[in-house]
Amino acid sequence: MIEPLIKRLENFQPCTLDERCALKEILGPVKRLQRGQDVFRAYEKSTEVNVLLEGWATRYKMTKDGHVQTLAFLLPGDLCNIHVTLVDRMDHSLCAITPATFASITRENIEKLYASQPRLSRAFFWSMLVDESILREWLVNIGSRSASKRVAHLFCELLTRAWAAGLTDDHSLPFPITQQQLGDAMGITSVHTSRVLTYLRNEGLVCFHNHHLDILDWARIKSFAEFEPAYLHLANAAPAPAGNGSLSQLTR
Amino acid sequence: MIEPLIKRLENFQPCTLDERCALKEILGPVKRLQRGQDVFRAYEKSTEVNVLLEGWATRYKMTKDGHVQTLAFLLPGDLCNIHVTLVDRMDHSLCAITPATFASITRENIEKLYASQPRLSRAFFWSMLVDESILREWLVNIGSRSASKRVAHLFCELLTRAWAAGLTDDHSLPFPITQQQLGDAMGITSVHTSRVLTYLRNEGLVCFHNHHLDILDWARIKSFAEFEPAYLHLANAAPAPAGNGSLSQLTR
DNA sequence: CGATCTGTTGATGCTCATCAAATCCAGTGG
DNA sequence: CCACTGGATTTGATGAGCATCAACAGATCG
Repeated sequence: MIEPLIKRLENFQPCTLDERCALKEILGPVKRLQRGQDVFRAYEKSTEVNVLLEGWATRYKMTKDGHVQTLAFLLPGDLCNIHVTLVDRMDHSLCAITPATFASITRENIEKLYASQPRLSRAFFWSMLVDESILREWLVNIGSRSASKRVAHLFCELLTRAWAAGLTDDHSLPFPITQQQLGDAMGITSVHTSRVLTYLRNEGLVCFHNHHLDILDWARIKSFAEFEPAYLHLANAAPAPAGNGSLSQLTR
Repeated sequence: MIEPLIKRLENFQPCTLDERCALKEILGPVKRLQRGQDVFRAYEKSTEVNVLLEGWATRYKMTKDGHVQTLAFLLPGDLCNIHVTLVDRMDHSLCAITPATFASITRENIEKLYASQPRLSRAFFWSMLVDESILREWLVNIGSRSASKRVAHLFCELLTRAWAAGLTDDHSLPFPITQQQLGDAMGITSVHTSRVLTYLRNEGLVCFHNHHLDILDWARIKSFAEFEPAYLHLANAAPAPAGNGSLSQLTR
């Protein structure tokens, strides 16, 4: 049941059997959330660490005028808020965008883990660094690329991460994100998102069918979006998707 | 000489005498850089941790077409790259934008510190979390605010941080950032940056004189920019600037 | 089977980019 | 001290990209 987390951490280093047990022990009860429910909200006291096990989630902030800015999309295995041990209040919110399950780890158990499992601590720390690195790339994306390139770049990132998370092994991935949510993440309106997607479809780069996104031309969308996956720090990742992709195309 | 770093860490928790000594011991030789020189570059092997002691620096990424996206402005006391211990290559660059001095800490010494000084480790960890939090707010800024509000928001952030870093105790701060660099950070051109600054001046919100930025109306620029300093996590910070500001205005 | 959420398309206007030229300013050297 | 130089800033004119408003078409679901 904690496989997604282990799979995630193993992008940094392999987990020993002992470490798997340690993780299993500290993992608290599993929460099930509906689509649209918040896991935690900005300004709330932070309590425990959450781990996304199934489904998708978004990290977001809301401005006073009600505008939502999405800060990250979370896939199974992602840690939602390792911050908890050091910061007393959340500065952002987290929302399930599909039916999702989360495991929680209490502060005490996290502290125990830090004390007794140095290798796992490093893996958690690494996960935080990757989150930060992704944030930096999103800033580049929104700050300096056109809307269509932004969206294409996000698609490249999501495919690469979905693949690392074991959600897919080809160029298709489940895609539960609405155009409104996509716009909130890319800093554009849902209307313009629709036009951008039409453009990407007409260009033969992607297509959509029953809530899946298909990347039709991996090489071309990568170069169109200037996607360089180094920032995902997935060095220890496994073989490439089948089809027209290759390992070097995906991870270099 | 390491006072800026201590001042920075004390925004999280006070440093004991023992901890000050520990810091002093591990701090390596001081580097002096000219304006425009890089401290480290993207794709380079990461070697040691750098701490900015004097001057200003920018964290940035460059896209293939040569466009620069600034990811952060660093003030004295800021840690440049705590990442180093876990990531083998940098995914971004760091550049001095004034003559600046940096101290370096070797990987081994950082590891030693983590092992022997749990409280300092937490402070370093906290510093990383704040960097990440600032990145999130920048994403909101660029993704969902107009150019003039973006710039105003940045000014609010810089004043608050400059004050926490002990660079000023009123509503003025040294301002070595060119309009080009400001534009690179805000995702706008230098031409438009110039127009935005003219607007903010005409509105009576700010003024510039001999490389200093004066915030003329703190309450109004704060509300104009929707600035909410909670994300800087400066809870343990000291009294407010003099003039028309008050603690609650600055830190709430 | 209406109700509601999501996606598509068109018309119009604002924000900001782009190109270009002029001005200002700090430094440098005669 | 003044002329020169290269960077930084300002201003104007024009156009591209995206927002906004509005209407409609499909989905999805109780």
